[in-house]
Amino acid sequence: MPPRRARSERVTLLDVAHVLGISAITVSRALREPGKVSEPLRAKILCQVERMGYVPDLAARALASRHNGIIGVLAPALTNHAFLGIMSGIEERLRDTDLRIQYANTNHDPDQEYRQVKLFLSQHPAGILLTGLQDQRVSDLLARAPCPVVQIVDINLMPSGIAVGINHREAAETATRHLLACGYHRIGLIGGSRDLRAQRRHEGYAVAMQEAGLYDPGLVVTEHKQTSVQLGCDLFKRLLATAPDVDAVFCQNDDLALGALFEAQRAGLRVPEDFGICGYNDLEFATCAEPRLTTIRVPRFEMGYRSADLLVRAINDECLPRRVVELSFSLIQRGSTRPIA
Amino acid sequence: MPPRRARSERVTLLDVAHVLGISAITVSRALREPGKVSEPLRAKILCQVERMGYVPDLAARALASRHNGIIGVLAPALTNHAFLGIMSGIEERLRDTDLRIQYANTNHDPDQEYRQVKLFLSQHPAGILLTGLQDQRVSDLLARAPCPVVQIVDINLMPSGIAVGINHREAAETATRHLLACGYHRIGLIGGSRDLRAQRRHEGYAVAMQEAGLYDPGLVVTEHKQTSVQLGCDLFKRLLATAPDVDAVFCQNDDLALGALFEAQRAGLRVPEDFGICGYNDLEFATCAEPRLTTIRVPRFEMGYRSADLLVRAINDECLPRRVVELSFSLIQRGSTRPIA
DNA sequence: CTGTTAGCGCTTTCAA
DNA sequence: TTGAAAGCGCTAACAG
Repeated sequence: MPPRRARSERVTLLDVAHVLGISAITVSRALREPGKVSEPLRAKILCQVERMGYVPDLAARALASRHNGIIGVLAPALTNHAFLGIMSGIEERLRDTDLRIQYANTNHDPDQEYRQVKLFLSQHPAGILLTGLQDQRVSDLLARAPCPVVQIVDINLMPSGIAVGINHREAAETATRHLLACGYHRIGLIGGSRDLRAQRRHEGYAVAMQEAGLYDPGLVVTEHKQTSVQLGCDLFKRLLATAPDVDAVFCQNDDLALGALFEAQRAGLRVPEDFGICGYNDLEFATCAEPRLTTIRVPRFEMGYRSADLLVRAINDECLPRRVVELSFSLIQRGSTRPIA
Repeated sequence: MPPRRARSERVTLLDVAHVLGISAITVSRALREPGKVSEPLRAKILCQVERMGYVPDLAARALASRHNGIIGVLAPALTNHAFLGIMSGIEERLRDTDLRIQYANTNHDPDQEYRQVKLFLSQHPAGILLTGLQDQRVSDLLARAPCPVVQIVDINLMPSGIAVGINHREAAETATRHLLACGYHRIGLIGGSRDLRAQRRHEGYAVAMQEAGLYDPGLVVTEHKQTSVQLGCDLFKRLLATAPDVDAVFCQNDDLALGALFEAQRAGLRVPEDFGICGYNDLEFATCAEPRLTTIRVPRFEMGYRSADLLVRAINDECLPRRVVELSFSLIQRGSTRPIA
């Protein structure tokens, strides 16, 4: 690493201690273990700390105590709308703890995932929370991690460590069966990234269609890209070109569904009369689109909250009642699919 | 901080050095300053490092060298779509450097902003990048920060340090003038949070309307909330109730505009014939909505890239040609406003 | 090019 | 309840 600018004078624990004529460790204890310092002394210390603007040095603390009190959260795409709810849940659970959160982005890239996990680990984190694990090297790294690790995963992956899971395959089956029940027959699938959760959704769709004897690979259009409304438009146009008789579509994410909706409108298709659309995730806008989107709701806030909760318990060395918690999804019927006859 | 689980045996620099019968500092140098170690020795070291699975301890490094090589990025809302482009720009610029990125969320809350900045600072970051600074205490803290700090701000705030800025007021004026030029007269404003950038946009709208002699406070509907499509629906309904003769709306963000569009469709208004909508930010979906959204494009990728670039230069102690870089916006005319006669 | 020494600021352990 | 000593793992500064 190249040289960086010098640090300005930092107020240390020792500085505070000297002024008060006591030892550094007592100041340290006053800050971290209030019970172990007499009340009057503690008040004086706190007051002086405030006056001198002392801020603990986390690097030193981490080096000496083996953890820095930070939870590292790793996500494939921080700006994915679906991550918002998870993030809120995590932050809610950690609000009144002494743990702080830091995020890192993997951009769905296994190499970046590996690098970021190493980066977190090399800072002595209190714990690590990750969504969308992809890389085997990372699993190996985490298996030997010196801190607790919690994953948010697809339940079918049989997570080995502590995890909060969703059954994406079953959810996709439910969505597809719903479209069938609405009377649609030529039901397409459009999807983005081929990550594990997306693959499960694809499987669920295929199972339901095969059961109905209606599966046709020509109805599946995917592209390995971050999902977006724009991608939804593109994939929908391709689907329409490939299979002009398609009469409904299951979209692997609500933003794809919104794109499909716009494109259907441009193509002059009436939704839901001529054409049914079912999304996934129940993102914020699903409830106010015109028509409103039928979709699968995944309890994202709860996923975040529960996973953070498991992590906090593991950090505090509590024994966990269950190491894998499965949460359930639900189908939300709205205006983008026909009422069931 | 409560006790946390013990760390498993960590491989240290000294372990590697012992095995090779050399000193720790040489291993350290081989890793950080390749030029200062002979090639054959360096190869041996790197090989051994790999074999033993040595991972540098960032806490120790930070403590000894005064920075940990991490850029802390602070945002008011990581999951805001508008932040995506900025994030991409930052990551692109930092891709081939030895600097890594970590994000934190302030949730538009000055207290959280203050806490997070302190948290970053207490880890000896190489630099700090922040968007949407709100709190005076934070400014004070950063003025004395031991590392470079770059802000992404509104240009009218006359940023004192290093900054990349946008003139939000002028952008909003441009948007409003465009609606006027399209022949709309009763132009409303809907807006979310009252943060500084939002305030500038409000001002720009007011200036343009006053110039035209058409300003009416009854046409302004805002609510201090994170913007969303849903909020766009709500605010639009309120606007329509307050001022039934409104014939266009300038929305402070594209998600609000999308909500307004949906609600206008539900109200049976034809866009753009009966009603004009102009958004802000040119978010991903603006280009594919039906009709496509007229909006203000802000060079978010470039904002991220340039700000990260300034930061890297400052970290390397280069003198900067300009400490404040102003980037320009542009009006993107699409289908949600009438063609200019 | 390589090594020695001396901390960085904090907390652990043990003692008073 | 308070303190002294030792060191966490690494790198800056200076020698050789």
